[in-house]
Amino acid sequence: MANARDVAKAAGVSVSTVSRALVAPDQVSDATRRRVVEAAERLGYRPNPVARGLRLGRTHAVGLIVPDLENPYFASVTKGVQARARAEGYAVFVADTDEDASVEAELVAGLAARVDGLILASPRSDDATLLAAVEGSVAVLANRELDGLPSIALDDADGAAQVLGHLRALGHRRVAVAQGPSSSWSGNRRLAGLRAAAEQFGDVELVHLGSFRPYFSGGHVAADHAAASGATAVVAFNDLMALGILDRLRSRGVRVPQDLSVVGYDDVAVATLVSPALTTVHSPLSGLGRRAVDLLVGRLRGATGTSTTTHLPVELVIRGSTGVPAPVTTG
Amino acid sequence: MANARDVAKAAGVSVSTVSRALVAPDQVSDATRRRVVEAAERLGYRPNPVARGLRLGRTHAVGLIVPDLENPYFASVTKGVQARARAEGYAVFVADTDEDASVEAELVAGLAARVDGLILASPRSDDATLLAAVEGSVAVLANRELDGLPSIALDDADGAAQVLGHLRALGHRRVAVAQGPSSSWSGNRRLAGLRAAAEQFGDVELVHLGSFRPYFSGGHVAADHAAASGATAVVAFNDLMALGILDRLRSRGVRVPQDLSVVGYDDVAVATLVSPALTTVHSPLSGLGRRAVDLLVGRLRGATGTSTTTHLPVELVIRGSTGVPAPVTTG
DNA sequence: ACGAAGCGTGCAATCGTTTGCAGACTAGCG
DNA sequence: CGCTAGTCTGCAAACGATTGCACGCTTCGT
Repeated sequence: MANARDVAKAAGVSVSTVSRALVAPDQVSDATRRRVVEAAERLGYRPNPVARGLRLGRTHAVGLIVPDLENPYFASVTKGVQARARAEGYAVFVADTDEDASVEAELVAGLAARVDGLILASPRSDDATLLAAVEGSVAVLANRELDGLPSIALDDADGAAQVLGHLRALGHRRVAVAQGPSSSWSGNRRLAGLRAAAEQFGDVELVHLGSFRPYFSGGHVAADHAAASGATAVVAFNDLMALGILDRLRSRGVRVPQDLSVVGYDDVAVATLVSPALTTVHSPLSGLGRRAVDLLVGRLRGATGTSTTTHLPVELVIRGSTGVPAPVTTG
Repeated sequence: MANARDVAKAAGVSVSTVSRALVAPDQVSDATRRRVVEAAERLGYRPNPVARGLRLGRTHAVGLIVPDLENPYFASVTKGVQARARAEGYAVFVADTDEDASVEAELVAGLAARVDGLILASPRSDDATLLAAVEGSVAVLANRELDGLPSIALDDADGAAQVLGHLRALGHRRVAVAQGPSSSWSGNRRLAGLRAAAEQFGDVELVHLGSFRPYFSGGHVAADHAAASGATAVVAFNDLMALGILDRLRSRGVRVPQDLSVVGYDDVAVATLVSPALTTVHSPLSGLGRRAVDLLVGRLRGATGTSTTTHLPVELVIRGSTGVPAPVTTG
C-alpha cells in the first residue's frame, strides 16, 4: 500500500535515499538509515515487486509448466519447486498443459516476460518445437534431456535395471513390459534400461505388451495382456498403471505375487496404500523439483556451465507385489 | 523480446499509436492499424505484462495459497483454479504453506503487490489473523467461511447428512466418527452435519473416537479405536484417513463391510483404487477452484455483492466399503 | 587558510506501457 | 471560401522503483 514516496516524506528524505537505505545500507549515513527504516516499518512499506521488476529486468519469479497437476508425480515435483523457489526468494507461476503438447509453446510465450526463468517438467513437445519455444528465455528441463538445455532427470535406466535384477533374483525369467505413451522420454529410457539389463543377463526374456495410457485405466487393459502373456512378472510404466493392473488382476482372481508379480515406477504416495503394497522405484520427485530450481537459479546468477543433464539416483523399494514365482504346474 | 518502440519504428509510427492499434483499434485509421499489426506480428511483439501491470495497477495475475500441494484434495483445487484462471487471461502464482498457519500471512503479504487478487484455499489461520492479512487486497476463500470475505465452499453438512442417511438405511444404529484436526473448518461442518442428522433421526448413536491426523497414518490409529467402539460403521474425516482405516482393518482381519462399514469424504481419485472401493462423498474439487476464480474475477471487474458464501452441492457415492451390518451374534 | 578528497544526498533518467491532451489535417457545411 | 467539427496521431506524464551523476558539505593535509 505505502510506496517509497510515502516513506520518503515520512522520513524527510528523497525517494532515492529510501531506496538506498534499504538495498545499499552502506551508502547512507547511520542516522538517515535509521530514520528511513523506522518510517518504512511504521508504514509497512514493501518495495513493489512489479516496479522493481520493470526497472531491473528481473522479476524474481519463475515459471513452472507441468502436464497435469492432479498427477501425483507432478504434484510432488511442483511441491519441491515451490518450496525451494520460495527459499531462494522467488515466487512461482504454475501452468498446467493438460497433457496437451500444443499449448506448451503458448504458455512459455505467455510467461516469458513475467519470469526470470522457466522450468519445464516432462514437456511433451518435440525437441525442435521446444527449443524454438524457449528461445530467448532462460529455461531448464526436468525429466527430459535435450541438447542445448540444462536439465535434471532421474536415472531411469538404472531404476529399470534394478527392477529387472530384482525380478531375476526372485527367479523370474519371462517378464512382461507395459509401456506408456511412446512419446514419453522417460518411458523410453526405462525401456532401454530394461533391455540393456536383459541383454546383459542373457537369461531373462522381455515380453512387450504394447503401449497403454499411463493411468489406472491403462493398467486395467494392460493386466489382461499380462495375464495372457505367459510372463510371471509385469513391469508397468508407472505406479498408476501398476495399481490398475493390481486392481484388474484381483477382480480376475489372479493372485499377486504368487501368480504374477507387479512392479510400478515412481513410488508415488498411493503405492503404499494398496494391498499388496507396490514394489516400485522410489524417485525423489520433490527433490527433482528442488534441484531444477537450483539449476535455474544458478543460471540466473550467471553460471554458464555446459548445458548438461544431471541424473538423480533412484532406488528400488521392495514391497508385497513381487515375490518368487509359483512353480509351473503342468496341466 | 521486441518492445513497442521497435514496432513503432518498424511501422513508422509513434509508440502511442502502437499501443492504441492493439488495445483500442477503433481509435486508429485502418491503414495505420494494419501496418502496426503487421509489424507487431513480424517482430513477434507481445506487450510486456510487467510494464503494463505497473502502469495499470493490474497485473492480470492471481495468487493461490494452499496448505499442501501433494494432498490430492488441493491438487485438484489447484488444477481447477489454474484452468479457469488461464481461460480468463490470468496467470497463477501458487504458494504452499506446508500446513503451517503462521506462514499464510507472510505469503499473502509477499504476493499482494504481484497479483490482482488472492484465493485462499482452506486457510489454517484464525479469523482475525486472516482478516488482518488480506486487509487491502482482494481475496476470496475456498472451503472456509468468514464474515467479511466472499467464499466458495462445499455443502459439507449436507454431505455428512447423506452419509448418515445411507448408513441408517443399511441398518446401522451405532456409528463411529473419526475427526480430523479440530481446527479444520470443514471438519467441524461435517461433524455438525452428522450430529444434526443423528438428532433428526433419533435412533442413530454417534460415537466420537477423537481427532486424528487427516492422512493415511491417522487412519491406522483411528481404525483400532473404531474396532473397539462397538460401532458397525465408521465415518472418517477424509478419504486418506478412510484408506488408512481400511488398510489397518485388513491387516487385523476385520472384514469390510461385513464387520465394519467405512465411509470417506472428498472422493479423491485414490478412493476408487482400493478394494473394497471407498464409499465417500464426491466433492467437486476442481469445480471449487474454478468457482473461486469466477468469484474473484467478478470482484475484480467490480461486482460488489455482499460477501457471502456459496455452497456447492456434494453427492454421496456408494461403493464397496459400506454394507448391511452383520447380525449380532451373542457370545 | 586553501585545495583536494570523500562521503552523503538529491536530481533526473530509465524500464515498457497506457492515456489525457493538444495539434494537424480533412471534410463538410453554409 | 471560411469556419467548425471530427478524426487521427504524437507528445509527455504517469506507474514505482533503481542508479549514474553531480553537487554540497565536512574533513584533512599541507
